[in-house]
Amino acid sequence: MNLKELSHILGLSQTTVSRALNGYPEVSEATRARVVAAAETHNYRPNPRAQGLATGHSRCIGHVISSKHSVETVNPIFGDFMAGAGETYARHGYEMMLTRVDADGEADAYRNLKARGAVDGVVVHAPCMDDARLPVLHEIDLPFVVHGRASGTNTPYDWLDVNNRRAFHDAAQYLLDLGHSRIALINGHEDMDFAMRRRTGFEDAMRAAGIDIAPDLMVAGEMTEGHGYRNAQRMLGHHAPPTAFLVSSIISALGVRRALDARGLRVGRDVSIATFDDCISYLQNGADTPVFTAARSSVRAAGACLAELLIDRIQRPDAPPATRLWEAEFVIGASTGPCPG
Amino acid sequence: MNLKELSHILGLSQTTVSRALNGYPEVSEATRARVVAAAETHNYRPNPRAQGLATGHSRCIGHVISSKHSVETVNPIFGDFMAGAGETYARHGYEMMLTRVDADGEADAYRNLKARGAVDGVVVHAPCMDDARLPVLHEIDLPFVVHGRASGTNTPYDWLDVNNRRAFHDAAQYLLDLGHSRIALINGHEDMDFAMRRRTGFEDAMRAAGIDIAPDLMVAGEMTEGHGYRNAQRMLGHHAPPTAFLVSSIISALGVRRALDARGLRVGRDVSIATFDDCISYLQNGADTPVFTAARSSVRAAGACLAELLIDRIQRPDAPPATRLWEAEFVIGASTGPCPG
DNA sequence: CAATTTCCCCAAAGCGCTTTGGAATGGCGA
DNA sequence: TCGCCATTCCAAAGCGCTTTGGGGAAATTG
Repeated sequence: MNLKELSHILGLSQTTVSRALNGYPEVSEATRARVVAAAETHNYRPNPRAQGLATGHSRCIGHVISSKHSVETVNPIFGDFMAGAGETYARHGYEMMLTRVDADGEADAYRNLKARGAVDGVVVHAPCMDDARLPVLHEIDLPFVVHGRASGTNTPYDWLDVNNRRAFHDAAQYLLDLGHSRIALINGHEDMDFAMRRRTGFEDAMRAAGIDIAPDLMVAGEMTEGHGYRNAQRMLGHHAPPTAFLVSSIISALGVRRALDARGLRVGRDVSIATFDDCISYLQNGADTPVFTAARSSVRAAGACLAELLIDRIQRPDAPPATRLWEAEFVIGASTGPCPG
Repeated sequence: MNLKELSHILGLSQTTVSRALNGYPEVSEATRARVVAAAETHNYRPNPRAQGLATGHSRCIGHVISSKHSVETVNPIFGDFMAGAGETYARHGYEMMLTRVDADGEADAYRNLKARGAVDGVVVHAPCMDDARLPVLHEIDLPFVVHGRASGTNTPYDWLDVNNRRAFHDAAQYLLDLGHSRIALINGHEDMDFAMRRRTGFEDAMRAAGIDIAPDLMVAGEMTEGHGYRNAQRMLGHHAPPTAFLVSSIISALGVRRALDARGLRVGRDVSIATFDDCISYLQNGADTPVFTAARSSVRAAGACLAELLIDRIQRPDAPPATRLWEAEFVIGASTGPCPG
């Protein structure tokens, strides 16, 4: 069923039917009702490609997923982020389109999406410092929002970020207050902006407490379970092992816990763990009695909010830049305790 | 830059340029080369909507993600599946489009996609018994492939599945051979086909060994970490607690491990855990020395293969149905040991 | 040499929608 | 009765591509 057929059935022109369906004022309410009813009974759906051709936009949002750090590893927060964003998109009548590219292929992917008019806007994931993608997006004039921030970029843009510096500062402070001084940092790749900010927060707290951080108690890498396990194992083998871990992801925190178990160390008594918790749906950190002491912020909510920001941006390209800085919620769980000894 | 402009620059007709670019034989190799070069230098990309309008297909694959069992929970294997599928799509020049719908909205979503001609085919996730989606897809004649199988459906269709029955039979057998008899099953939602098959495999092995399964040692639910933890905790409180757990997901297995830790039980010595392992990228189960004894099968590879099957189906709608039954690889890790006592 | 055949190329008609620029129709006051 | 607005609708021109149905020139054949 297409417009032509429908308008023929109704004995109206395509113009009128189209206008009736799209809420234009040039058509009387009586005919509009008639048209809407007919569209319903005949199960008419406008063809999005034809619509897009005529209007020039696609009602589609792009997400470019790159395998920058590792071809194999998928970001564990990806699913929840998309779930949050997806609902917002759906509510506003947008689709979402995924593109997977190899490392460094992102800029090209954006140019491609733009040249083909495939999407109306994109979400930029995991920005790094002086992120090369933002200038490209500005240059080609493709609306975008950033999940996080990119230090070093001076042209303004829309973003939503968690106050990572403060979150890690406060978490470190909490551990310090418990008497810990040998605190290890297990971070994400530090070319990513948020990881850098977390490290800064950690270092600030340590410095303020007058504590030198042993360089080999700070590590960065892909935030997998294995990353947490291997590095915790290594650090625990030190002559002066850490008494507390500050971890950038609950996934890696699980690995740290495994390393403690393997050495017969009791979490929260012998060694403490604090972590960032993105509220990944299948790894709930107990709402009532949290397993991990954590700075938490829902990545799903972030997805939903960024989607909203992007749609705003698309609809009003000249609006002033929108930014959101969310504070993480600090929850005290069973994984931390006073420094033993 | 569009076709008209490009053909004007070249002094050729749109027809010829289009044909040159799409590899039709009616154009000489000399002009083809000239056209291709010009397209390259002028950064010409055909507009996919116009292309789709003209050809009638979208070069886009749909994935409908429903929140059937829980609005909040995202399937942890989702990211890896999409990564695998996405690469195949990209290689064949397809995009992927996600649609999130509420429970029971899937059939409507498919009708919608079809009516709008938004996608050329879809991947059906998590089929259940007598799955209502398959008849709908047949009826509206939208190409599809199924990740798993749907018992009770008699019309043939394309699918890829792991031999879940055998995987769980063999895993249970392995535990039985170690002397365990009180083995608990922590399964996924049993309205999903694969969960039913796993349960059957488990029950078959137990029955063959002449062992009655205590009903309260079998549980099904959303495969989160908390699901594993809560149920293991409960079961371990029994008067006759299980000495081994057979778990449907490595995520839930993590929860079971946490429950053991909480009770001071040593994994692999006091209590054994065997699990299904989808090879989730951020939760690698140690390639060399696996943490968990597991039946493993890469969900990422499954995504890649299903994408391939779907593209085949789209290109040759009348080809005989393609099916793939993969055997899981059984790996012995540190989480299992002889039954104590 | 004329008659085909082959090789390249083109004009124009869609694909299904939106939107511009009118054109009827009817109600109203003068 | 006529003229003038509003109101309501329509024909037709795109949007950027593919594809049908030729057509002219060069190459081949009898």
